[in-house]
Amino acid sequence: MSSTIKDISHRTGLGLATISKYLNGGNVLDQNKEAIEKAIKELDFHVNEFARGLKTNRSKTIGVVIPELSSIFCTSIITIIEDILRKSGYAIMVCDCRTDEKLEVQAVEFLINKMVDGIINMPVSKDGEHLKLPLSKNIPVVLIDRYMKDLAVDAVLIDNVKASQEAVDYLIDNGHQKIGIICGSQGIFTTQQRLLGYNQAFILKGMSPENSLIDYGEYTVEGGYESMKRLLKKNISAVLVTNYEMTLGAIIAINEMGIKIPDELSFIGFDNLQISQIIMPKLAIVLQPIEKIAENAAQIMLQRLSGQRREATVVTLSPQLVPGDSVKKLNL
Amino acid sequence: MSSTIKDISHRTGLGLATISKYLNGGNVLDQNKEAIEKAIKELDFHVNEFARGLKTNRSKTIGVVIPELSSIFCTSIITIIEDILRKSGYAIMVCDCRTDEKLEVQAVEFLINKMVDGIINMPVSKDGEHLKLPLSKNIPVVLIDRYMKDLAVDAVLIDNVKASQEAVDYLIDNGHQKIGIICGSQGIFTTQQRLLGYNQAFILKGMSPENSLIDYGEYTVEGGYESMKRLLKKNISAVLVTNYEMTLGAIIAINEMGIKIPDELSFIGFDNLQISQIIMPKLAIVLQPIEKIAENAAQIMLQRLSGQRREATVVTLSPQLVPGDSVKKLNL
DNA sequence: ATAATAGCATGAAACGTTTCGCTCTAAGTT
DNA sequence: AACTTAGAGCGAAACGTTTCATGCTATTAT
Repeated sequence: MSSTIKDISHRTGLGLATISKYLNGGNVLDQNKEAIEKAIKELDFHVNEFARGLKTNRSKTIGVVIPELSSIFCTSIITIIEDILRKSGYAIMVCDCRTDEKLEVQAVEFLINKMVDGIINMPVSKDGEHLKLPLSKNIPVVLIDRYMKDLAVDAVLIDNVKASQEAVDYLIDNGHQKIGIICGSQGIFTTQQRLLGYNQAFILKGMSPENSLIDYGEYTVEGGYESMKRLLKKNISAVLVTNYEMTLGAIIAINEMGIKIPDELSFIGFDNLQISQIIMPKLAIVLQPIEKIAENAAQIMLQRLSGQRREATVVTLSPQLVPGDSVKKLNL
Repeated sequence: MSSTIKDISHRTGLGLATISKYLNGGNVLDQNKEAIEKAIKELDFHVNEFARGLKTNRSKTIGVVIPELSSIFCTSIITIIEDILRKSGYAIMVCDCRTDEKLEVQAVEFLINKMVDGIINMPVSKDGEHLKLPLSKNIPVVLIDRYMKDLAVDAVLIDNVKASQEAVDYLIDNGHQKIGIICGSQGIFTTQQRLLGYNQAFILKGMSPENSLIDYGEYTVEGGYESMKRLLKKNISAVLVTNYEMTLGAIIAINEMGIKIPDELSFIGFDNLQISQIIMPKLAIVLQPIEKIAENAAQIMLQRLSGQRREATVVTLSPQLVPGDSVKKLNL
């Protein structure tokens, strides 16, 4: 059917090994190089990746396991990762595990059966049990966004403590004291970090955070919606929402209740600049450096695959607070 | 390193062919079946997909080529497709071509080099030139959302004419006459269809559409933003925006200009229910049947791959108009 | 002039499956 | 009792690469 290296060999009169050397960038005489290139064009030859993989044990494919494909934070990162990896000849296989630990295990197994060379993972699992398998097979793993401290694995994180601390600082500086926070599920790494920043901001200003103003929910629109409704019963003048989907949910709740931002409630959201423009008034937003996260993850993976890296690296990036018109300056 | 079919053969005393038959669901005596299963567990055997692919010429992988991974319409569809295909052992490789025809060609070539068994594509190209290659190699192609009439290819579409026609009908029934429409780029299939529905609605009511109220832009936030700004200079009482990203952009423009929906402008958006809730007032939305689109595409692909289908099928699904509070009833 | 070396080219073996054609056994048919 | 058939197992060849060990030629060093 389709032509093989043997056909090229016959047509050019060169040996199999020479063709292979050419294909893999080895040294071949200029005149032979031309002959090979000519034959490849004429025969419309393409390397059979099955045969190559069988010998080399490399698929040039990276598995990506994320909690939700419907999360803009995830897809934005994936787009950039794909871009970078494709330039080096790698394809990506994306598996969405629906924020379910069991599906996450399955996704990793599935990808390994599909012979991926590496795995980039924004983990759902807290213990990283699902990563034992790839690690035991020496398949490189790069974590994004969440870190497992027991595992010697590369990771790209944002400074979540700083992220929320700066946001709360900003609110306090504008005269707010009763500041609510909407967190993700307890036990998740980012939740803990972002809450830590919240507490720290108060403490460093000599104030003390109120536990009753801390609300937990799932990192979903519904989670944010319900948390916001609960918090609105408390006496708060401002709220920090620590995830993009939750920000959407919180806004829905606020709109439903007919509450005016920033006059009745000051608001700081998370993760997506677009939404901060579409909502009137423009929302203040904690912005994660999505491009950098993706670039780092992709580069680290490429380095691992080429055997350049030895020790596990953890890169921590800084978020940025983008002010908007959603925070009211209170008279002190 | 990892164990092979030969190891299983040695340990069980059975022949290679028998193990292979077992792995592929053939008939094997119960007692041998047990022996094989035991050996597989003990040796932690996994089929080497390179070797299998080399013989069978199947990767159990489907390529998905879409214009934008950042488009919710695309990712929603992909999530569901992935779900369905994974259950049949297929992985998907997603390539985002950034709404660029050249990148689309490259993506298709790339995926074919990666030995995908089939391609699901939401095309950017108008002529379908990029699909010649897979079709010449008998690699099945399923189109989503846009159709190329010269190509005998399966496709899953929504009735775009009906989509916009119903929306315009609704506006007219509420007393609107000066109705603007924000379309995608000219020459794109969906653009033409949605515009056709717009025109048809007027004509069927014995009115005539005004060309000056028709605006074209790219299917992006910026495109919607700019189109909206242009249209706001015209004397319109209502607007229909024909894509989700453009809906976002249009809303940004409207918010910036301080225009009140629905008092100063009635609005119907497209594609995403969530956004219709988050924006006050709740937007009326033309909703595409995303689940059905994805399910149909995945099923058709599976049928093709199992050789069940012969003739190209085109499935057309119906959209749904979800009313909100963004359309004002004018006194007639 | 001889030896050493560098630069390319080469054939064969190996990677781990699937599948073809065949054999053997046991059950069913006349 | 003789013959057919169905069910199950088997070995070997084949899929299309890469790579190892080796060979050949021409250049450089002595």
